[in-house]
Amino acid sequence: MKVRVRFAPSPTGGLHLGGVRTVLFNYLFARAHGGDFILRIEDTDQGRFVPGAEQYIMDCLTWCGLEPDESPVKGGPHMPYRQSERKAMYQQYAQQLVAAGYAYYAFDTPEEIETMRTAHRKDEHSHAQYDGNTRMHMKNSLTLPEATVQQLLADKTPYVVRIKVPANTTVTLNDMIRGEVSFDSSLVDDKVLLKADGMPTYHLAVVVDDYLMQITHAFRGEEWLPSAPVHVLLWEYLGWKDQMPQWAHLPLILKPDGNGKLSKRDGDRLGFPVFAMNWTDPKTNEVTAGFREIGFMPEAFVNMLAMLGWNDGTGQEVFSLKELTEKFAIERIHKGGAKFDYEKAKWFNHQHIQRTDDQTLARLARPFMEAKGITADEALLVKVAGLIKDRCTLLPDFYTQGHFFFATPEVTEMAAITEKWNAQKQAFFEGWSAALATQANADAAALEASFNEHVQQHGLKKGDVMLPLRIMLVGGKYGPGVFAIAELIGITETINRITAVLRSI
RNA sequence: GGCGUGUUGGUCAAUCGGUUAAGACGCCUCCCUUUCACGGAGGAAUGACGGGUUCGAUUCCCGUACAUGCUACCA
Repeated sequence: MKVRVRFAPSPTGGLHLGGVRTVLFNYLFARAHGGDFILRIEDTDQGRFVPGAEQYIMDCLTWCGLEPDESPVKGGPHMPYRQSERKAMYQQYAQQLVAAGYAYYAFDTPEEIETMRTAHRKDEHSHAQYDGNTRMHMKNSLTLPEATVQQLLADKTPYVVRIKVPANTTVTLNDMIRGEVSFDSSLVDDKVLLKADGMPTYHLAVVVDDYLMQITHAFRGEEWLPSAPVHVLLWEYLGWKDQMPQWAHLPLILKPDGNGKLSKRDGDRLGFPVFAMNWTDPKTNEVTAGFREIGFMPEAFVNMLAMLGWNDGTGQEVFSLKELTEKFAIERIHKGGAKFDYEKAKWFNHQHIQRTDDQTLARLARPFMEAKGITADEALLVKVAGLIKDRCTLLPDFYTQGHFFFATPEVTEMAAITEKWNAQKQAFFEGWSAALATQANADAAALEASFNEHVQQHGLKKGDVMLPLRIMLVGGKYGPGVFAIAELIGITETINRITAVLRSI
């Protein structure tokens, strides 16, 4: 049977790190087994629907290089891929469950349910939930006479359909990551399957769609494990038990300090992105930072996520997406959650930058240069990228480490020159820059030779004037070799920068 | 509270009963570098606790502790 997996996000906002990792594991598993990766939009909660979120999610997948084989826009053999457009199917199966006695209508108002809960919470050992212990005291088709139920239905009284979870049985599932996990059904509540607005809840929708779309392996976050018995029961009640996908509940990505799931708030608080790409809340216009915009390469981002909960056992940490698809093995996924480490994340990006050719780097860096007002010549940008890549961790570093190749820098460390300035140095720079004007050979070695010669003529030591020269050309105490810089900006610009600084001393 | 899941250095982690318990990030020291980095060489730092099983437990089992997830007509 062909492997089919799916990522099923709800379009409610930014795409979280953990979500991307779930996508990644789905994708890798599909590729490793020659299977299909499906994107399904779980937009069953009309109250939480956010316009633009669906497109945003797809853009994130595109950026990461994790394109689905079937999706709402791409289509596929199981259209539609948006649950809101599949409403009728869920209703049909909900009716089937009711008819078979596996589910029932419930007419309780939210207030009535709340009353039941508060009443039961007082009792130490109560479950305080709508379940086998309480359902017979509520307003539903199990407790009401058939005629009353029919009347209520005919009167269009709002109702939900709930699963009737059996008492005293053990529901077991075999998780690919955790092995056998079992639950006492008496402790599982009668989850709502169909809401009053006619939409299914996740519980019904995930089972129906996984069945209809012939999903063979279902990856999701560990937070879903407690509701897994409901899903297993549904597969059984719908008569599809032998086609139930294999479950894999992924460990959580935790916040760096303390414990708990990593949230958008943690990113804001600690100063790093949590979403794959910038997300703008359409209501408030508030922008939440994304890894793309802060300057991560997609491959580094994906690599970093893969290593959060998985490794190949060899100690190798840097992988291309292609290598990951070749080496990924679900057996090596961890059970425990991993704390997110932003420093390590940046290290991954640095590693990928070093492994990327200069042309590609120039292409990646360009938007960040342009955002700072620098329109760089392509050939020069490629050379600069190669020259400074080892001191770049994030893509914007190509600007901070290389802007002076493209525009005369502001001298921010003038003090480093003036502190030890004297007439001798003044004479040296005046003399050397004048000599440069007639120098034909502009390569770094020739420039340095000329420099050395003049240093001697003026009775100086090279070390006396190297730093001043750097400040003149770069503006600060950083950057690659000074003569390499002089070569790339050219003799004329070198002279100009020296002259400008001499004038301001 | 109940139920589920988890627990090797500060963090990511290897180990599939026998090791001086890898490696990486970060941190510290030194080297290289007439700047800043890269790079190189070192260093500090780990099996939550208590019982078993075993000739031998980080590894298997059971408790305890701690952490975390869930307990919505949200996913």
